[in-house]
Amino acid sequence: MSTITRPPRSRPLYSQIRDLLIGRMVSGDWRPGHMLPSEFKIAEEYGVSQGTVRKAIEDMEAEKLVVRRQGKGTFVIARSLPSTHFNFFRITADNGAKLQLTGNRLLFLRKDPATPGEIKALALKRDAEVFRFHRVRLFHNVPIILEQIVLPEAVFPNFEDVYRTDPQPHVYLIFERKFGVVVMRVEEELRAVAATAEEATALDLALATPLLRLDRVGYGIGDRPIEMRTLICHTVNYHYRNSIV
Amino acid sequence: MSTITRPPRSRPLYSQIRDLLIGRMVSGDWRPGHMLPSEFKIAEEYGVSQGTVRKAIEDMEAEKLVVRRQGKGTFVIARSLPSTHFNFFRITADNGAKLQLTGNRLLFLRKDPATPGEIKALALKRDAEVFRFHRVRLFHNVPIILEQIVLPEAVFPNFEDVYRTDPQPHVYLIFERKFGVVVMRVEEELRAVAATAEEATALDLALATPLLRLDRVGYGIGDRPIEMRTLICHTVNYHYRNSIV
DNA sequence: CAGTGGTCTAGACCACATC
DNA sequence: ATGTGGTCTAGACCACTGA
Repeated sequence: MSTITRPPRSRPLYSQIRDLLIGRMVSGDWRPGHMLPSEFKIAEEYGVSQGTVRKAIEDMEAEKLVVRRQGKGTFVIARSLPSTHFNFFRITADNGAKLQLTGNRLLFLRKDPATPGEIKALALKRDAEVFRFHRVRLFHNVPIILEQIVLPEAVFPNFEDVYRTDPQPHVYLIFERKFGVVVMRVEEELRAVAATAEEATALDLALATPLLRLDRVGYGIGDRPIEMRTLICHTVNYHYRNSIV
Repeated sequence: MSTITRPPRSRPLYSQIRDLLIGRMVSGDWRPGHMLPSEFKIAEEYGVSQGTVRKAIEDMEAEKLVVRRQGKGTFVIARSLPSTHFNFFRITADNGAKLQLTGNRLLFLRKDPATPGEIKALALKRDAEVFRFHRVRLFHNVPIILEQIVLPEAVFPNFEDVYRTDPQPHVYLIFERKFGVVVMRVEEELRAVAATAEEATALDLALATPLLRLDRVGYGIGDRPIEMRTLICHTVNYHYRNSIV
């Protein structure tokens, strides 16, 4: 009755369908924003019932791999769109005012050999190279965040030229538009630190000012590590907000 | 065909069933850990099909209001059990070692009038009272966290006696076991601050040491605010970890 | 063994978006 | 009018749990 390989007892059908659909997203067959075939089309294609496909897609929706819209269709996630754009950005003003990025100073951008820590965290080859750049982010004309980003050349070939051509302040937009890479999940570590000389200079503060240090690793579809970044934040009028369910 | 009020066009049946089931949890009819009737029983009771009840319960499972176990049944969430116990506790050792709470010094515990800020954040009446207590938490015999907790008397009547009788270090266990209150969600704000005299003394540190300050408001079922707490953390060998999807 | 949730199917009809 | 996802039903069978 089904064209899916179904040995006597195997994983649920809907789970196998899910994996097949994800495969077509990972392979680049379906890029961010692409509309999937209808439930009935997919059901016919794989020889299962529409309800089974629905269950597979519901799971993918719960994983935020797709979004469904009644009357329109099911679409591969594009996370850098307005609605989800600030999902990964947790710095907010204490007074609740809308954050306005008024400046974005690039301190440097170069290609470097990866450090041992980067090779480990990003699962790189021993002689891998990375793009490394530091930026100072100003909100309402005040420098608030020193941002240090590390990107594997293997994932973002030619990133330096792409960035210098169009220095988009939101790099996740560049990831999606220029490289078809979607950040699905980030792991972060937060600490309070005393400002070093370099940090104090970049943020125009006194040495040893308490700063919030945020170390992030970002992962793409299939849990592939994609990015490391460190944020050094001045949290006198701003804070990091988090919601745990 | 259905005993649910169903005007020409209303909210989906499964959503109404969901609300009715939640109502029985909020009212205390079904307490944490209680086993729900089977899908067929509920379906019969409300005059809908089993698939509709399944959809309602699947939604509640996604909201983490219940857990389902094949062959056993569906149970009202008890979040303070080992599996979910550390869901709301995000402080971890840098070296990944298992955290060992080796001390828990109660600095004070008293009943107080609520401050205006507390009245607002906890949605209290103007003359409401709160229990207020400070504790120092030691990991591996080193004071790491100064914890300041505020609980509304209206939600936790007689909390002081309960706590002094059995000073459980994990207050969320007390919430569930003694008051039938479950923390469903917390909202947190994180900042880097310089140690005040009081904080430096409590944590045995130099004045102005950079510390991680965490302000939390906890919410129960139905988004009722339940708890405010502030953590002042020494993050030299520890950090706050977060995962964003 | 009986009772629970988990999978899968088939089909009817509704609501929304677009042309 | 057509095509999409959303709701609801009915029924068969599987897998796990515990007495």
